[in-house]
Amino acid sequence: MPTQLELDNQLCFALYSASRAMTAAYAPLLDALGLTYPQYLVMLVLWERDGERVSQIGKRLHLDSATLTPLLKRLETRGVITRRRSTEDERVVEVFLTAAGKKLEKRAADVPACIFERSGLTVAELTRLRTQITTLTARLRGPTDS
Amino acid sequence: MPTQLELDNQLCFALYSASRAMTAAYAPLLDALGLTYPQYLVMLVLWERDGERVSQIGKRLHLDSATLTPLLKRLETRGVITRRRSTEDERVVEVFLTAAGKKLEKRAADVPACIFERSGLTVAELTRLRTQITTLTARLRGPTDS
DNA sequence: CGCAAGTCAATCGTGTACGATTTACTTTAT
DNA sequence: ATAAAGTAAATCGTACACGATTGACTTGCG
Repeated sequence: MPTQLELDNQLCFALYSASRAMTAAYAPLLDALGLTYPQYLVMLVLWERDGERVSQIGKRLHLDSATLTPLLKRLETRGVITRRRSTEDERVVEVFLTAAGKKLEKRAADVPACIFERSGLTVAELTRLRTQITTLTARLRGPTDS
Repeated sequence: MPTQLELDNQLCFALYSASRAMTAAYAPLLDALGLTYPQYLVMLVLWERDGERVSQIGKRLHLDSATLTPLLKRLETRGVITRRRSTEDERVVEVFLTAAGKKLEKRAADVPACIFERSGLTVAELTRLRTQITTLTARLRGPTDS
């Protein structure tokens, strides 16, 4: 059992570094689309299903309204989404893609492949690594988490 | 080659989620030590080698002074480090552990093992996963990076 | 020697993250 | 029917990240 406090032995540091390196790799590509990395993640959710509630987007990305509300306001200012309070339940805010937001999906289509090239992984390796990381994430969050 | 824009197929999202889940898992343990997660990483660097310059800490963690300067000031306020301008080179600021900062190392010793338990990984699996993630990180940063 | 180029930390501005609280609305249980 | 409990988003405060600039100091080159 590894109990050492050495930086390079720590899985947590490897993940932290990898996540920031990934964000940095995406940054120039997303910049061309006028998106930050977390904004891109929100767009991914909306491209899968338009009109999602703030809370649903939050569940998908594990982010709360304190993060999402200002982020969504910036996306609205950019003109790629609109926010509308539901008439059935006035507590809920639904988020919709604009025409510009829908158009952006095509331009974003080759972004992941571009990063994949740089990763030097085979498809099988990538899939395996992604699965392992996802399993780890679930374990870290604990059994109480959905 | 995976070109889909689906959230769950994206390695980037898996890494982003895992990194945040890891930070969340550490948070309660580090809170008992009065540290945030990035502050803990800085302490790891200093526990390995005391008196490191700001730029060296930055190289180790891939963080720049815009992030480190305020973080180090907070650690100084907490009383676990001191910052001293080098007399040989007045541009350089060296960071030293206080007695309290050195004492903290013992209390931090069992933190990684605590997380390791929760990960459900064997030591071999953890090592392999960490290596794969580190390799990926290096590739993402590109060949120009040290 | 003397100044241009380089280096190092600090600062500024913007954009996440997240715990905690607030406000508005809805549902539930009397 | 209504007060209590619950839920959804917004807000507030603190702490990263990072691009870009600034200011102080050092080095190197003519």
